[in-house]
Amino acid sequence: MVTIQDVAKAAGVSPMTVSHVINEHPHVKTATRQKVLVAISALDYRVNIAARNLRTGRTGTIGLAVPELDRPYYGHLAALITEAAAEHKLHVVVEQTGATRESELRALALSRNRLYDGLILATVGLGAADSDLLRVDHPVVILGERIFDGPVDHIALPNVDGAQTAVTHLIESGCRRIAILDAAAPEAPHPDDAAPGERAAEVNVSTLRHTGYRTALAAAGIAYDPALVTGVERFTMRGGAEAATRLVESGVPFDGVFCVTDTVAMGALRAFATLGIRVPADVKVIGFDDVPESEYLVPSLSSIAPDHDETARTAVRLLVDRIQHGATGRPAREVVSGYRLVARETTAG
Amino acid sequence: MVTIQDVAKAAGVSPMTVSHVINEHPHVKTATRQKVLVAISALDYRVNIAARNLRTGRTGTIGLAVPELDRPYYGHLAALITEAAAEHKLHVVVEQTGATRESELRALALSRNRLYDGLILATVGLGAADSDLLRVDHPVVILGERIFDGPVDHIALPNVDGAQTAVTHLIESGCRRIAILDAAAPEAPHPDDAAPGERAAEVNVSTLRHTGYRTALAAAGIAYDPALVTGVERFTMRGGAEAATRLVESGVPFDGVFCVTDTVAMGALRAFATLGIRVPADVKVIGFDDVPESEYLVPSLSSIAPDHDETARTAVRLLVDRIQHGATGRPAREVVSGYRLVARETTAG
DNA sequence: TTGTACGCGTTATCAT
DNA sequence: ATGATAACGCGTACAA
Repeated sequence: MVTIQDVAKAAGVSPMTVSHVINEHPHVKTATRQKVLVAISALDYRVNIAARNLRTGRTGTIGLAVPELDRPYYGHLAALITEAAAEHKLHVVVEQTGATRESELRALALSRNRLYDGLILATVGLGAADSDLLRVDHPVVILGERIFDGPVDHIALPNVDGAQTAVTHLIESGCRRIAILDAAAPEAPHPDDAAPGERAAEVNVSTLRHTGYRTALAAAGIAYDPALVTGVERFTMRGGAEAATRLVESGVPFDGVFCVTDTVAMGALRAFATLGIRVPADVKVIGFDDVPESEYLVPSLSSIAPDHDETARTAVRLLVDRIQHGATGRPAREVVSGYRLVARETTAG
Repeated sequence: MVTIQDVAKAAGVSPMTVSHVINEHPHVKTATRQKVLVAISALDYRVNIAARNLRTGRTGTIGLAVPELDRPYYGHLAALITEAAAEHKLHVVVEQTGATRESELRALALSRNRLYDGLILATVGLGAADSDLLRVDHPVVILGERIFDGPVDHIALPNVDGAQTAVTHLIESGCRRIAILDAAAPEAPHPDDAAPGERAAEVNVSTLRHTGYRTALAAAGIAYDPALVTGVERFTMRGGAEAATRLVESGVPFDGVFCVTDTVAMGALRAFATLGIRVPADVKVIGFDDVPESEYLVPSLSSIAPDHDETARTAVRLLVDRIQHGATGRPAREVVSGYRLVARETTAG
């Protein structure tokens, strides 16, 4: 391996001068710089990043940990964050955690994080109960559901409001018996029914969106019917298709479905097509996330579109701030990203 | 920052002993190990990965560079490679290159690569003309189109054969006027029309699949009609929708479409739906890649399914081999992954 | 079984 | 404008 010393020797200068050239420090005579550059390319020298990182304590790289890379939502997010980070001259590398609480905590605690100036953790498994575990001493921004009063910076999706808007849209489109496809067990309690202590442990994407669902029904004077709640094993297309099939086979009449994510909705749409249920004629469907695919489905999928672009930019901005001003100085901030309803064919009149 | 020395002091041992404990070396008395472990957790010590990497010259991590993370194909690939690498106890981090030849070369040459024991580069922009640039001294495996006699290990997709199989399937399904949606300019020449020298520079996913298309037509005695060739600006859903729309508006009659990727096909399906063209009744459609979404579309998309799982495993295996036995020792190997035709609703009788 | 000494390749500090 | 020296934190060889 060719080192900076080899280059220095070849160019007849000191390693320090080579370093100056590499890092584009101003005070190097042009002639010297040339000599060094020639030596560098002659020897095909590459800086050793590990050594540089060790010395500087910085890497210029931030990590993005997502539960699963093969879900459109996270792929889209990764692309946007990569762009946003580039504006701060930061590299992004993405890791897959695996969608369990344990694996997310592992990602958080991993010593690998030393290789990143900061970490953006997209989480599905973590809840308010994990607050203590989130107390880490390096810059971290959590992206996901709402963890109130968490110890780290946090960007929440507009889960409750968004879900409420989605379901209200179904109601305004004429639906009265609205099913919901969301996380299977444990049965999500309505906040009003649970003690504060219990509730805390239950806060996740699914329960929050479930809350929005109930709120919308209540506001419209529609009774909540547990028979319309169908559990989805995993938030995948397959999970959505299976849940939708179970819903239909249960025989419970329904004229609208709110799906906890667009990916689940894609599965549900497929199942309805297979079962001969027409969308939107027989049943209207709406999802959440507005992944790029939704616009191109047939029928195109109505959805709640969080402002992904703003979310990505904010996440990077918060992280950069922590990187520059210390991970533990200021109190944690929480931001809820904006959203809008995107009405498409699956909820058309 | 708490170092290994701090731990040693706290535990009343030498840094060496702490190191042994961390790396689970056998010859440490249980009592000593306990003391050390207590000190580690008391001080919340984490090893400094940068220092370890510098010292060992290994990172236990491989990089995966993909053109765009928000395309289902690459998300899926990333997930599979992450799994395959885990079996070799290797971590995977994913980077987005940006889908241009320059950015892919940059990813290849990047000094960041020193942080990886090896790199898997999924490429779309590189061609045989870049052979020289691919001569790098660290372990690399290229994933993508076929670059004959390249200097690095290389896993090719079954582009020509797969495309031929797809188009033959359309023909057997009754299609006679089969359009193709593939890369826009430059006009892809049929191999027979081009001098060998020219051809070399033109080898990419699109031209290879185009070749398979022409081969299938020729085998069936169907004349090649340039009017049926429609250029796609980018291999995205939008690109597919726009190209399909142009095709329809051109007025050229057609009864089948071969799309260069499933993502392009998704866009085309959407455009046909908007234009009132029924699939498969009026037009049959087939894609390439068999992304997870294809199975769930309405109508579900027929496709050529490369053996993604095997591809991922092979890529990792080749890379691990290079890591263990040197990047430049043996000659480069080329593997073409297997595939199968998946006939679904878009080509149903 | 544990400790000492040193090197990995780079950059910061300070001096020249 | 350039260079000498000393870290950065860890792991390995070897000694004790």
